[in-house]
Amino acid sequence: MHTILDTLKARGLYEDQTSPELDKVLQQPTTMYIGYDPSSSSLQAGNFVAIMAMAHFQRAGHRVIALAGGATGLIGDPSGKSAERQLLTEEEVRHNLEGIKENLSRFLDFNHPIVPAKLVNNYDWFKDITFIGFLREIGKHFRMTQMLGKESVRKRMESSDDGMSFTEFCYQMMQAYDFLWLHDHHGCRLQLGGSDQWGNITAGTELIRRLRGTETFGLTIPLVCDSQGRKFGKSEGNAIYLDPKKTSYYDFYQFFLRTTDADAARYLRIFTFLPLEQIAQLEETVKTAPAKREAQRVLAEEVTRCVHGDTGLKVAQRASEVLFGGSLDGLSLQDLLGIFANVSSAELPREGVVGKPVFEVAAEAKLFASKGEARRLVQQGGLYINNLRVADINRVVSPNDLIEGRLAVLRSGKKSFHLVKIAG
RNA sequence: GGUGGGGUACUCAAGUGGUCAACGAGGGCAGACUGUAAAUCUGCUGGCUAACGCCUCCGAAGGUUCGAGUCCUUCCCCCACCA
Repeated sequence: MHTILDTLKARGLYEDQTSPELDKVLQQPTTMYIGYDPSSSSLQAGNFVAIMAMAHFQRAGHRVIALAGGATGLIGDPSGKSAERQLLTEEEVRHNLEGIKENLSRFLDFNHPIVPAKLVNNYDWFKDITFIGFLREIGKHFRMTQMLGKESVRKRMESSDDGMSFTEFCYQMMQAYDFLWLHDHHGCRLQLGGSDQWGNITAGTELIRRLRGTETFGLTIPLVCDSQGRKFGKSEGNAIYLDPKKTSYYDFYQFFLRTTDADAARYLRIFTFLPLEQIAQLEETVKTAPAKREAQRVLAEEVTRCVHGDTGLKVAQRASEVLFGGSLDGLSLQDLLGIFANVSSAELPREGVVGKPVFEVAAEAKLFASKGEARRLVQQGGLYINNLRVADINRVVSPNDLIEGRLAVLRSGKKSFHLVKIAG
């Protein structure tokens, strides 16, 4: 019988499972959960894989629970980290949870008539636990050899010039307890996670087996990398966020549009709900007409629409057309402001712009960390004002450069845009 | 608590008295070529400067010296072994 696992496998959303029994279990509606780390106020493209997997589960009629790690976020998961993590304050975590809630609501149906998604915060059940209580009831069931054997622990111990604090070492117990709690209170039988979560997940299934005698399952999804083997979800050194305040519609759309040929079809399977047949066709076009970049276009369109809705997509597409169309002539201030609605911008007083060298204005507008950096870029021919290259280091901003006297569009390199607005 | 090893720029990593703003690699940024792709090639990658140059910098604070990343003292942190 066809189960959700087949879907995940076919789409590249499957890495491993704890037991073959899971296939049978998933023939019935099952409750599963996945945890999110509140170390940032917005989920990133990297979390996207897990979100998609979860959405597929809900679509297949399973009950899904998103667990926000309000408590575990205060401790820090060592998995996949080479160095001790910076601890977040309680306020930071609380603030970040709000953002994550917002992100998730775009993918999961919290109002589904039969299987509404749930969002829980593990702080709710950890906050009243005492140290002694936890050690007696939970800690007792953990064996040192197993805990030390976890890859996340071993790696850090072996790298021998770093080590690991007791706090992080305890993380696996907390995640195991989460699973136990959800098992007891929500009948949760499956935990999904990235492949780096394997150790934490099995800690949970072990704990539940010992304490409750029931079998629960773990399922991992692959860590998605680009064809270069780099971790997916970074653009120009910055993470791609789902929150439009952190990553603009335009940048978000562009990130996917710039996908390399080798990754396009794979990403379509992972990040969209398009039927596999259609993706196969698109994959064909990558080979037959690569210059059209149709697969990339569809990918960017689908993902942007899913995350930012039709309006976000429109803004991103319009901006892309204009910005890669060459001249900005004939565009009104209104047009530009609309297009660049959430492209980074800076407001400067008129006297700080007109008559000043362009590179200085760019630095002043915080486009660069320092004047030297801005200067360097000009010397290398990488700075543009209103899509015209700044050829001379002494090139100043003239009144004519200001669109309707109010706005200049600066660009570094091919694709990074910034606005300078005249204040007042 | 004891003994030994270690803390250098975004990361890894050279350097053990001047020639060190600090070798090298990776990453990042920019340019050329292209299809807003990949690969390749080139340049840049502490701050200020058109430039000469000036200033700040090698865990922290002191000290020795004409001169310290490099030597000494104290302190902080990490690792390993022992207790």
